[in-house]
Amino acid sequence: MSQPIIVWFRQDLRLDDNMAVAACVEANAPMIALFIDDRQHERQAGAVSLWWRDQSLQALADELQRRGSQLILREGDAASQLNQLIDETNPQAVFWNRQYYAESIARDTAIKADLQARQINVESFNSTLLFEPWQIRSKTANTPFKVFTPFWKACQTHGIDTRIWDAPMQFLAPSKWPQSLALTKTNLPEGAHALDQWQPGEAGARKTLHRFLSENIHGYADGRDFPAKPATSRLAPHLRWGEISPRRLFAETSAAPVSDNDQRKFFAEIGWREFSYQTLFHNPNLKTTCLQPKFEAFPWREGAEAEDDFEAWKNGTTGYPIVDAGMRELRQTGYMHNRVRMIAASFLIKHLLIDWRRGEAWFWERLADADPANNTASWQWVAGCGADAAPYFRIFNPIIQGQKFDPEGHYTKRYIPELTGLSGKMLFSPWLAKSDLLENANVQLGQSYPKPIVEHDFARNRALDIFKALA
DNA sequence: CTCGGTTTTCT
DNA sequence: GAAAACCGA
Repeated sequence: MSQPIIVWFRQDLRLDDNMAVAACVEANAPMIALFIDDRQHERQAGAVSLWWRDQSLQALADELQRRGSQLILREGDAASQLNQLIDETNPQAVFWNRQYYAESIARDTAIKADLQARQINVESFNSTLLFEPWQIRSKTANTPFKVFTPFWKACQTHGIDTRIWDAPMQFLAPSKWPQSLALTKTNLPEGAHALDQWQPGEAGARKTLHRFLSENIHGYADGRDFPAKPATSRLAPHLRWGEISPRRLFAETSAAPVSDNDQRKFFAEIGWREFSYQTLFHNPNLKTTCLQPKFEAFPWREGAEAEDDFEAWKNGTTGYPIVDAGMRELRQTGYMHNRVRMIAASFLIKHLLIDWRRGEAWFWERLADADPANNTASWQWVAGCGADAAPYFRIFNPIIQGQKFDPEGHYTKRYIPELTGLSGKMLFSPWLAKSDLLENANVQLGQSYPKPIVEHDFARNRALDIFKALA
């Protein structure tokens, strides 16, 4: 029997359309599937994302077992763990799929050099993105794009590969299996009690895609903005851990009976993911440093009052129902509807003038789909300091946004049941409602539901002044 | 004058 | 994206 190949899984927790796995199968070698919980060289995933990862690893382990194989789990510094496994199994090669943030790149580069020096064949692949982050460049300046639309156009001109590689139903096993740690289960953080709606893992990801393509994608272009509608793909957490490939999303969506408009909009969202990854790749400090340097001088609010506001934001007690509904959805479900993410993020940054990095950190902790590229790039986008960012005068009005995108109030009331009795536009500005209306609705402002922590008009003008002074 | 919708302006 | 400015009925 030939020597085994170690396939090192990281954020590609799937078998189908996994290029590292494909290379191992093509080499006709026994596969040793390895996952290392390396907490030193990657941004440690947040609490909810870790819960997801553990479920996903379990699903991967089960699937491997069904196919005559196993998942080997190790913990600690990746280089030393890999070396140890190499000593134990004498592999002919080590394969993995590339990651794109600085810590991982540095780690992987060092490992690659070390193994090559020891005559061990090492290969890395792209199984995460449609294009490598260095691949798409502007024709004229030969630089990475800083604006989404021309970037995405260039991607499409380049041509998107939609060939899918399907994994075999049986894998070759090594003559002797190395030891593996037991899979652990991360406990959910407090309040996150409604995550049973999800099915982490490759099978769950495929189910989610198929449900989306057979039902919810119809009307996606407009429907995706309405949080009460089941009109979004809900694929983000599956993509985060690589349970499904973007190539597959493209291939299957192209083959589905979907209107051009809906398809274009959905593909553009995948495009934003590509854009975020290339932005992160070219700006390794994206999490800590504003892409536009002048924002580093921003006078973010600090001190006791700002801390109270930050707590109210996290708890969903700002007194703005659409913001609070989103923040409560996040805490309870590990998810927040995209439109509401923008409203809630804008509120923290522009109404409360609290540093976007603190919002980014909270989303990172609580989102099941918290992604090192998407989360960071999107927060910079809302703050106005990112790539192709929202202009500073684009300040969401949380009252109008609620009225416009949750007109029936179904979404808002799902997470703020204490406002169930309010109907119509008043739901989004209960402090403006007549007292008998509030009484009938059984709402005691300041008790059953908070008064707004900041007045919209005041906050808007304050933000405009500061952002203008910065520019 | 006033109500509604549309256009412009805001880096 | 929102508010102010504008405009026709």
